[in-house]
Amino acid sequence: MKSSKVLEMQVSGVGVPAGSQAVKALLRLREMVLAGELPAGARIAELNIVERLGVSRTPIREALMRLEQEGLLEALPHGGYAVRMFSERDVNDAIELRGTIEGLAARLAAERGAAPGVLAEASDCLAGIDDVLARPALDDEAFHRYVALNERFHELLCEMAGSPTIRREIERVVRLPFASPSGFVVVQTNSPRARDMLIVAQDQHRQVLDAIAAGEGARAEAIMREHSRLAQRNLREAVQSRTLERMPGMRLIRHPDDRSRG
Amino acid sequence: MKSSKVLEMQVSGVGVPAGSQAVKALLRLREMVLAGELPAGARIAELNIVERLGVSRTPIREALMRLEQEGLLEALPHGGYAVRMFSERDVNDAIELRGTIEGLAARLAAERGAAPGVLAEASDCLAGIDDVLARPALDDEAFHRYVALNERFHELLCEMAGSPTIRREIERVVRLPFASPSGFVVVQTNSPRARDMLIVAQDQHRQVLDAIAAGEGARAEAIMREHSRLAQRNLREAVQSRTLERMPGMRLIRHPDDRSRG
DNA sequence: GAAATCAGCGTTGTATACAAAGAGTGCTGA
DNA sequence: TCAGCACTCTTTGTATACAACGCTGATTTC
Repeated sequence: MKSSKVLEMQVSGVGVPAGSQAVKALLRLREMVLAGELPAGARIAELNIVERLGVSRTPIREALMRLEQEGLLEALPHGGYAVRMFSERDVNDAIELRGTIEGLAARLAAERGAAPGVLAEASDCLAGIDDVLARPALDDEAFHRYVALNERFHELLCEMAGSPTIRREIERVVRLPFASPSGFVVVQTNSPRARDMLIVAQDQHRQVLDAIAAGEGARAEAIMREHSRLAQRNLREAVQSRTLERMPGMRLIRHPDDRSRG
Repeated sequence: MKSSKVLEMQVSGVGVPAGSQAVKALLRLREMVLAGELPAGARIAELNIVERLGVSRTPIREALMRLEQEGLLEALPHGGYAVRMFSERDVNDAIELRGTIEGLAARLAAERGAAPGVLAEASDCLAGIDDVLARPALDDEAFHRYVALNERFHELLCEMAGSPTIRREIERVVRLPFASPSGFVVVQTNSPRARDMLIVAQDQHRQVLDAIAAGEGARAEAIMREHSRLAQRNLREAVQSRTLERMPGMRLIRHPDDRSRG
């Protein structure tokens, strides 16, 4: 119980409302899992978490359940949860799934017509990304900005479909950090081809927006699918070069050579 | 607390293990929501459920959370849950989403190759459906059999993709009763065109299996998408003819003419 | 008369005590 | 020495008491 006060301070530190204990627990636990603080594949003891977070079991159990729904944890046969591990293929499939649903959203947006306001904001997003990419050097701040704009653009895309159901499901899929639209851009910050990849991605952004505006559903869908394959390529590269360790959540991906942690 | 014993008997009645209180509560609550026992759109009071189910608040809160994740309930801004209501468009989108993900599964199955055992079982399924459809009259028992075989076939389809991620997500989407593969076949039992619809559906089943076996990914995907549009057509018809009332969960669909229950 | 505030109540959120189930360990008997 | 059983300890599941918050309604003040 020694560190409970400290952790409380960390969580409710600045800015974030951090509402209930359950939300605190959810955020902190997710963070811990993604940071690899909890050994991947190992069972999670509730009392252990109680000690670490200084919150009682009730909200912790709630958080554990939510993380299981998110797919970060798996429920064990006789109660309890364990940190889930992902094969490269799992991650690949998750990205493929995201691309497919985003493709659906883009097609629906094109077929049904998107709200002008959302289209305009998406356009602004792309202009912002252009700004970032126009800089000669892509420092950390530029990447951070890129990630934010990129995620916003993808959000706007699924908003364009005007379907809460689809929006909801995309949000689910994206919650797995490596399936998120900018899951792997960070990896290759210092790679010489990094900027080129982003240029290609940005071109796809432009084309899909164009397709949606023109009502070209099939084209919009195809572009979003292909767009997600950029992430798949980055994934493969990242796994091979073992640059995963730096990213949040990447310790959950089992490297093919690893024999341990199975 | 007067009826707790009775309900306990009902739930753990025959056959079902019904494991924990939480599982009981989940099953009973889902049933209640789908049956329309809880007024659609209304807030759910935990203590009310405690009285009805004879289970304490803890497992009930757990069940409520799970149902919210399933999409049957919505979380209210200041705590608590309400029974969610669906527009015809919501349902339509949910079916479209299912078709899309099933299409993805079928494509992956075709591209990666499906396990022979699963293919064989799927084939058996189709033979079983043929048997059902060969009967001149489609009575209730035949429909029940059709539904079971149909659901099994769809399960096998997403198993063929060999991707736990995709399997998981399909199971999610399908949990909304009207988005399930056989969500609307029941509706039209007595319609003269009922059997014809099933014939068409069965042909699509055959073709998609053929496509998968032949490694024709694009074809398999297209068929599954079109397959889901049968359900969309049935949905439209059912909403128009107001035959929804009989099906579980259909009271959650807001009829366009209804001004109440908003 | 209207609006605002305060009090009471009902509801959800949290902590904790208790129950039950599993796993591990040590003891006993063959 | 090994197998089996029982016991204990750990861990999760459940119930319940308590706290905090929002809402409603009534009363008071302007």
